[in-house]
Amino acid sequence: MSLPHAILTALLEKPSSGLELTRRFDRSIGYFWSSTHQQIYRELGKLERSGQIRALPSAQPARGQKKEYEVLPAGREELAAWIALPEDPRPVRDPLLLRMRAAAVVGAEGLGAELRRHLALHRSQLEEYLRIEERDFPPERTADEDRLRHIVLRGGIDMETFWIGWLTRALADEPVLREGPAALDEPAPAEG
Amino acid sequence: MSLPHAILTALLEKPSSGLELTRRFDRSIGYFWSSTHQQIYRELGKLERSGQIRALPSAQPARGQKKEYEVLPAGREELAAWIALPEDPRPVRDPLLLRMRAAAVVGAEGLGAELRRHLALHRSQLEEYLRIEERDFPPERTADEDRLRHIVLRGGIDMETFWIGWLTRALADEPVLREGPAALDEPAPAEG
DNA sequence: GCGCATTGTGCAACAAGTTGCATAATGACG
DNA sequence: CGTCATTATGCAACTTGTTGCACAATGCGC
Repeated sequence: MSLPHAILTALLEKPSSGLELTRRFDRSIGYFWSSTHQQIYRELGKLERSGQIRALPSAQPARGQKKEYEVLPAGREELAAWIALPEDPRPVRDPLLLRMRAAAVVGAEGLGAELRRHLALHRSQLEEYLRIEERDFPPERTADEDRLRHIVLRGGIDMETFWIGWLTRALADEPVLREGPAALDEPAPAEG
Repeated sequence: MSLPHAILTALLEKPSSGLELTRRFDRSIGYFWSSTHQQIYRELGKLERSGQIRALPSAQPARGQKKEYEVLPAGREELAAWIALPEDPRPVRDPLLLRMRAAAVVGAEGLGAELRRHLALHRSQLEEYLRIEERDFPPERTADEDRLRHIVLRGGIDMETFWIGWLTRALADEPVLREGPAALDEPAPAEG
């Protein structure tokens, strides 16, 4: 699985404590492999026990005390090997597409509002990616790692662009999705 | 979660046994919510116990004996309610993007071959979707459910198109990904 | 020095998904 | 009739991911 490799990557970029990792998983790395602090702590324990990372000597092992980790050679080798490993794209599991499919049999009541909500979310995520691109990848610099990281970011950009395009098209093409904006609390027209 | 709703949708489209569902989850529904027979049998049990589906009377409850299920009113209501429920897009967890990010720190050895392999897989999936589109959605017919199902299929088409575009661009733009095709068994140049 | 928010680590229980295997009926082959 | 492939259902154990909470240190206001 990928979580240990996500952690190794993050630690190679910069040795960190569990909480620092958690925060970085809420931005950067986490855009492509999200995780909670729970999983991260658990996985850090496993990686330490298997000799792929170690706590920096400076850090005491007391509870509530910061503990920084760094990657050991074994961890780096594991990560490098994993990169070349054949692994098929995971089968899609998307609740929104599924809901639309369900709407085809039981009616699309309320689905249009959800689509518009998702559209807004994807637009704002796209904006964030574009801000990051502007900040971190100005046209000139082209070190190898920078280019690879830029391509990853473009993956995010392209993905959001795909969703925005699909949602927009769906809303434009499909009359049954064009209901009012979720009509909170409004009493049912006939039985009030 | 979505598996029970995926099953309800499938059963509304057509009452089925566990194995039939499993097979349909390998095509159609499964393109957007994949699942194994294990999960499906387990979930069928739960749905039956909670009164959302029932076994058709004709089917005996013996092991190794086919058992067909149909959706009860409670199940249909549950499904209709779920459609309107606000649920954010799930955070992305994509191993390929992660691997590319890892490659930025430990080297892209073997990654190019993986990208090309994925590119081929996405191309073939796209072809399949286009075949289905041609077969099931000729330009004329426009019943409501048909249009919704068509939009879902277009979701798949657009998603594959996004991947193909991103992979193609990555391979074109990034020299370090342009290695030979995986160079199996070839001894290391300097230390043979 | 005491209360309190913040930072930080972690356990426990649960939910969802995967893997491997067991078991039963059924029909075809010889 | 016996064996064997196929269809079909299902248990058990495991891995991965989530949720809720407990507990320890640290620094700040008073």
